[in-house]
Amino acid sequence: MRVDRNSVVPLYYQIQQRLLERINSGDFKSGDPLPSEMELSDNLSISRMTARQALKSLCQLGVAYSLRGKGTFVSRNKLAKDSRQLFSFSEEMNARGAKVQSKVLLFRIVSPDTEIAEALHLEPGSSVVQLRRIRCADSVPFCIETTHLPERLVPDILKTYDPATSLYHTLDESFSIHIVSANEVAEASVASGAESRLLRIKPKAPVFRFVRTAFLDTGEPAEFVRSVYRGDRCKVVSRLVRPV
Amino acid sequence: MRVDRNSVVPLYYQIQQRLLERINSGDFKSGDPLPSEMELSDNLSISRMTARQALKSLCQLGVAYSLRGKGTFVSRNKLAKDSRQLFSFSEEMNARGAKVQSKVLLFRIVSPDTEIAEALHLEPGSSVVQLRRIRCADSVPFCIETTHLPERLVPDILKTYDPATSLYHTLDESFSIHIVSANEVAEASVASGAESRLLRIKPKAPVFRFVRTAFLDTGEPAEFVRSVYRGDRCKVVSRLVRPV
DNA sequence: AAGTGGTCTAGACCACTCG
DNA sequence: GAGTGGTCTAGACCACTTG
Repeated sequence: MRVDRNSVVPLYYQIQQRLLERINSGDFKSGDPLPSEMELSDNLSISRMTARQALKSLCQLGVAYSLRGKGTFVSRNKLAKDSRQLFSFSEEMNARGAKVQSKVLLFRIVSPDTEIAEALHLEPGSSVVQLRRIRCADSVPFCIETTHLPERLVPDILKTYDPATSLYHTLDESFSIHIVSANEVAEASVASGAESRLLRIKPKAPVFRFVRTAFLDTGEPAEFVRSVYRGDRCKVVSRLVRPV
Repeated sequence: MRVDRNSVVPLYYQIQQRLLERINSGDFKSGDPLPSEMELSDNLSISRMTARQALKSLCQLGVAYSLRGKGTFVSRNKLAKDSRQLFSFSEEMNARGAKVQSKVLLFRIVSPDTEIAEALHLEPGSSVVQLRRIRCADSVPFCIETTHLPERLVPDILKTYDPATSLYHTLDESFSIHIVSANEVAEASVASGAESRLLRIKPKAPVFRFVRTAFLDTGEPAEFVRSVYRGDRCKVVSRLVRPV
């Protein structure tokens, strides 16, 4: 391992990156000790504080942990990275290498119910575009997703959008609608008869019900989604931080 | 502001705590600049690196943020924006004004199963303290919670801790164990016969199953919890952020 | 006793912001 | 130009773990 002292990249960051590469390449495995502070500072001819900063930064990323008197070790949890981020179903499944198929059940303009109208801050009388799909990954049904968009944000979407493709991609590209955040509420429930048929599970099998409101960078609500996920195919992973 | 140089409490931690108190008391408000590194080091007669460590620790907690050339400021959102917050059951219910009661089912030292041993990075042969409780809010049972702590972190806890009280509070006060983050996986499921009796719900009623591993600021895992929450009394609220 | 990380010092140079 | 945080050095003492 070497560092470039003429680089504008900070030394501690170079070391962090080298160690990350070696962890990802399997050079260091889960539970393995990383080089100690002294080892790094001797081998790389840097001060101990700089070596220490590199190792601490790995701890803050959740990639490693330190034990006084023992050393610094590679974490066994690789999960740490996917602290909950906002992905669409297509994006999430593509990232896992699964092939996404969608069966469109509804794609139409409707009057919103009061929960939707409130969540999307709609004027009385406004309409929404409603899109209900069964989402499958590798031919296995995962969820029934019903999304609602204020009609004024997506004029003519019924004519221009192919509802079997990624909605978020189309919103980005065709409508310049860039969703940046969302609030989501999950409930534990059981499948109704109709849901169980669509998801090919038993009636009263466990499911998650999600209600999500998604926002633009202006804070304006732009999407309201209700979805039902099979409980046997889906887990909700969260990264929690302790408030002070 | 003063520091106690004879205390066993680290200087940077004393300063962090004093600043936290002043933030919570409204002495520093959202967006206000905190004392600069030089200001702290001059006023308290400490080195700049120690002052810096105190301020950085506040940034890591999400309470403050630093801007090069400008200063260190109190965060506008005290809530960590992109994550849910980590609360113990007692804290969460007290915050809602509910009265917490706990019925202790188990409080003992056991050998961990392999999932626990791996999650807590335990040496072979190490023991854990196991605490299983039914947690009630206003006399209504909410969940069955089984927590595991490495025995070496909490010596004599069986003698010193009243298991009907807040565990996190005791970890903080009696053992200087400061939990700062956690990974959590939630599943949708249905109650077993035994669970339904303890939670006073019907068998096969919907429940959440949580598995949580909690960490110290060193990245060291310190707690492993399995819990079952009534589906009719509990929702999981998340704030999601779209990656860039 | 040797090695580890945790804390602390007293300096240094840099890039950045602002008046 | 004065003040800020970002990085870095070369020491130091400590508590802890392991052989």
